[in-house]
Amino acid sequence: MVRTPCRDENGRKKGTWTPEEDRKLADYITKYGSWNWRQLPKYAGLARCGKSCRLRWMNYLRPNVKRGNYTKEEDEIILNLHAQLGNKWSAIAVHLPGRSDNEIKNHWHTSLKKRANYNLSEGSKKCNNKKSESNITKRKSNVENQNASANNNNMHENIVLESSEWSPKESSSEELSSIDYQQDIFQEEFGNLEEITSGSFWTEPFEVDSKIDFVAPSIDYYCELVCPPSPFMPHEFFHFDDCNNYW
DNA sequence: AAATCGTTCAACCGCCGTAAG
DNA sequence: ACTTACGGCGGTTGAACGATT
Repeated sequence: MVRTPCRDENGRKKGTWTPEEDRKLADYITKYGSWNWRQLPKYAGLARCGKSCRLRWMNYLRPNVKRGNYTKEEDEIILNLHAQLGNKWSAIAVHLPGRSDNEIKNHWHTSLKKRANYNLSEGSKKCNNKKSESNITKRKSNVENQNASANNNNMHENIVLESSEWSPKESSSEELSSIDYQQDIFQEEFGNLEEITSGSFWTEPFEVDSKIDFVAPSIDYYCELVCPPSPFMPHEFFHFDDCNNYW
C-alpha cells in the first residue's frame, strides 16, 4: 500500500515516508511551524518537496488526526454533506474534526460511494411506490443530475438519510493498531497528544518544548548552510502576538 | 501452493485561487 | 494589469494486501 521510494530529477525523495522523515518533519513543525512549505524541507533536513511535506503533515502527522474507525455518525455526515456539496472534500472535512480531506475522499471512494449508489436506486424504488409518475420522472432526473454534477439535491439528501441501517461495520482493533503508527511516533517523541494539544500547543506554536530533543540540521540536502532554525523570523524580532497571527 | 483479481489508501500530479510585488 | 510564488484542492496512480479461483 505504499509507494517505493524513489527520487525525482532534482534528487528529491518521493514515495513512502520513513519514520525518520516523519520525526524530522514533526519535530520541525512542532517547533517552528509551517512558515513556508517550499522552504521548510530544506531547513527540516528533508529531501522532499514542500507539497509532500504539507500533505504528510496535514493528513497524518498533525496532532489529533483520526485514522480509520469511521463511526455511523461520521458516515452519515459524509453522505449527507456529499449530497449537498459534492466532491468538496475539504469542505466536508471541516465538519469532521480530525479527518483529513484525503482520508474522507478515500473512504468515500472505497465504501460510501457504493452505499450512496445503492441508496439512490433503493430510494428511487421507494419513490416509485409512493409518488406519482410525474414526480418520479422529475426526481430520477434529479438523481441523475446529482450523479453527474454532484450538485445539491434535497431528494438525494433524504434518501441518504434513510440509510442508517447501511452503516458499515465498526472498524476492528487490528485496523486501529496498524494505522496509528504515525501517532505512536508522535506520542513517543512529544508525549500525550491530548496533553499537548489541549494546552498551549496551538496558541504557542514557536515555544520550544523542553520535551523535544531537536537538533537542527547544520547542512541541508542541497549542500547549503542552514543557519537559523526559523529563517522566516529571527529570534530577536520574535513576538508572541505575531506567532498567534501566523497560526 | 500459486496465480489472479479486487480493494484499500498513501502519495503524487496538475490545476486553481490568492496575495504580493 | 500582469507576473510570480505559494498554498490548497480534487483527481488519479500504484503498490500492498486479502480474497478468490
